[in-house]
Amino acid sequence: MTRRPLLARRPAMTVRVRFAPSPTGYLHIGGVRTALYAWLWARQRGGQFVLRIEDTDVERNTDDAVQVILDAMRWLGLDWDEGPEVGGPHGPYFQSQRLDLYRAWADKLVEAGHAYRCFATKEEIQAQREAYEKEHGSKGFRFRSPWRDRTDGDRTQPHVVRFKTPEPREPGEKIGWDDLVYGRVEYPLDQQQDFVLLRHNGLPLYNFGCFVDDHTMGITLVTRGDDHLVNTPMQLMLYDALGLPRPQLAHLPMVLDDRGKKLSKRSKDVGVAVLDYRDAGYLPDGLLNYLARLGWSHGDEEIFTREELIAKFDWANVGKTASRWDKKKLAHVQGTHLRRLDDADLGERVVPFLRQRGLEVAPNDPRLLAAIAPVKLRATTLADLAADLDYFFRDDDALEYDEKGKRKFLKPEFAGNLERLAAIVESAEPFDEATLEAATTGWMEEAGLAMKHVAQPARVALTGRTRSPGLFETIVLLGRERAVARLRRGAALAQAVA
RNA sequence: GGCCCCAUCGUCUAGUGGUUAGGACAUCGGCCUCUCACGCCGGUAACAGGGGUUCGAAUCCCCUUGGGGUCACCA
Repeated sequence: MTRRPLLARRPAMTVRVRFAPSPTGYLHIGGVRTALYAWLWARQRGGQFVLRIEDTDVERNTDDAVQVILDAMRWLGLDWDEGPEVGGPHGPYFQSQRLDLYRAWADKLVEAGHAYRCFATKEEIQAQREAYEKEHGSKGFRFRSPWRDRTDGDRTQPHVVRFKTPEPREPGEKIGWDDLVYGRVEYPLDQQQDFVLLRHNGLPLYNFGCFVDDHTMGITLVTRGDDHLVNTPMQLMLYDALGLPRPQLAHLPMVLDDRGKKLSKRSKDVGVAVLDYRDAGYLPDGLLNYLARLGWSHGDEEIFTREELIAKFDWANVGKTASRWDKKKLAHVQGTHLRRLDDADLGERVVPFLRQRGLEVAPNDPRLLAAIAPVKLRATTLADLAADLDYFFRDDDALEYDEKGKRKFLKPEFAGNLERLAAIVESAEPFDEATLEAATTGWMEEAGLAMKHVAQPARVALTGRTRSPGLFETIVLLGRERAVARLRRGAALAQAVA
C-alpha cells in the first residue's frame, strides 16, 4: 500500500473537527455524543468546531429538519465556529450548495486516471450480479465495470463517476489506519470495489462528499460512529490517490438502546431525539454529562461541569465497547445537575414549564425562589420541578387532590385535627417554622397524637399531594392566609365524606 | 454468509503481568424522618469458555462462543 506522509510528521496545526449530521427530522442522541467529543476536543485545544449539513439525499431531507438540528445544537450549547448561520471561510456548509466542487474534484480524479465515467445501466449491473450469484452464492458480489479502462463514453449520456480502486500489488494487501479509539484497523484491499463518487444526477455519494468536504475544510480529525468503519477505506483511498494528507480518525462505538439494539426511533423507552429531552425538562449539562460518560471515563469521576469536561476529555480514555442507554443513570446525573443550580437560575428555567401548566409566575418572584430551594431536592427534571411547584401557585379553590391521598387522609376522623391546625396557623406569632412546630407538637402531646396523623392529612389539604417538603416549611411558603384557607377547606372536604 | 469491530458486576466503567478486581447507577438492608426526596452507612453482584506464553494473567497470543457493524447511484 502506498505510504502517505504520516500525520506525526506534519507540522503542528490547530485542531479542526466537524459534525456533519444529515437533516432527517431529528437530531439523534447517539450522534450528539460524537458531536460532543469533537466539540470538547476543539474547545480544549483551542481549535475550530465546524458544523456541516449533509443534505444530498434530497428525498429524505427537508428545510425544517435543518432547523431542528440547529435548535438542538444551540440548546445543548454546542456552538460551532463555522457552519450554517455563522458562515466561515470554507463555506458553503450545506453539501447541496457545494455541487460544483464535487464535480470539479470528480473531474480531477478522472483526469488523473483515478476514476472513470461508467455508463453501465442498472440492468447490466443486475445481470452481472445474478451471474455471480449463480456461481458463488448470494454474497460478496463486487461490480466490475466494463468502463473501468475506457475513456470513450459519451459524456452527454447518463453516467456515474466511479473510483478506480487500485489493484493490490501483492496478495493480501491491506488498507488501514491508526484509529484514535480502535488503534490499528485494516481492511483487505481486494475487497474494495469501484464505488460510485457521483450519481447520474451529479449529486455526490456520502463517501465522496465527505472526503471533498473534510479535505477542503481542513479537517484534521474526523470523528464518527463506528458504523462508518467500513466507509473509511474508501475515503482514505481518495486521499491516497491524490497524495493528500489524511486526517486523523476516531471512530466511536455505538450507543445501543436499553435492550442492546441499535438506537432508533423505534427504540422503546429511549428518546433518540435531542429536543425531546429539552421538552421533557432535562438540562443540557445533565444530558451532556451522561453522554460524555457513556463511552468515556476519567477515573472514578461521574459528575462533570461543562468546563471540567473540556479540561478533562481525552481520546485515550474513550472505550471501544458499545454502550447501552440507561435511563436511570441519566436521571441520576441529570438530577445532580439540577440540584447544583442556584435557585435564581432554576427560577428562570422553570417558568416555561409552569406556564405549560397554566401558571404565570415571574422568574424573580420571591415566592418562587423560596419554594424552589426545598422542592429541587425532590425533582429530576424541570418538568418535575414545575409539577412540585404547582400547588404553591395554584388558586386555593383550583387545587387538585390526589385521589388516593384524599381517600386516605381527608376523612371525618381527621377533620378536627385539620381545624385545630388551622387555628394554630392562624394565631402563630411570629409566623415561622419554629413557632408553628412548637405550637403543633405542644398540642399533639396534650392530645396524644402522633405527627403522622396530623401531618399527612394536613399535607393533602395544603398541597393536594401525599408528598411535599416538610409540613411547617410548606405552611410558611404558602403564607398564613392560604394555609389556613386550605386547611379549612380540607376539613370541610373531610367532613363531607361522611 | 464475506469482511470488520468488540467482550470486567444487571448497566456505565476503573484496571495496561503481581489488587481482598475499585467507583457510579440500579437493587437490597439500615440511619435520618410528618410524606417524598436529598444525604449518610452497609450488603449482594463481574473478569464468556478453552488452550497457550510466564515464577505469576482480567491484563499478552491463539481458538471457540456471544454481541455489534457493514456489504446501495442512503447517510
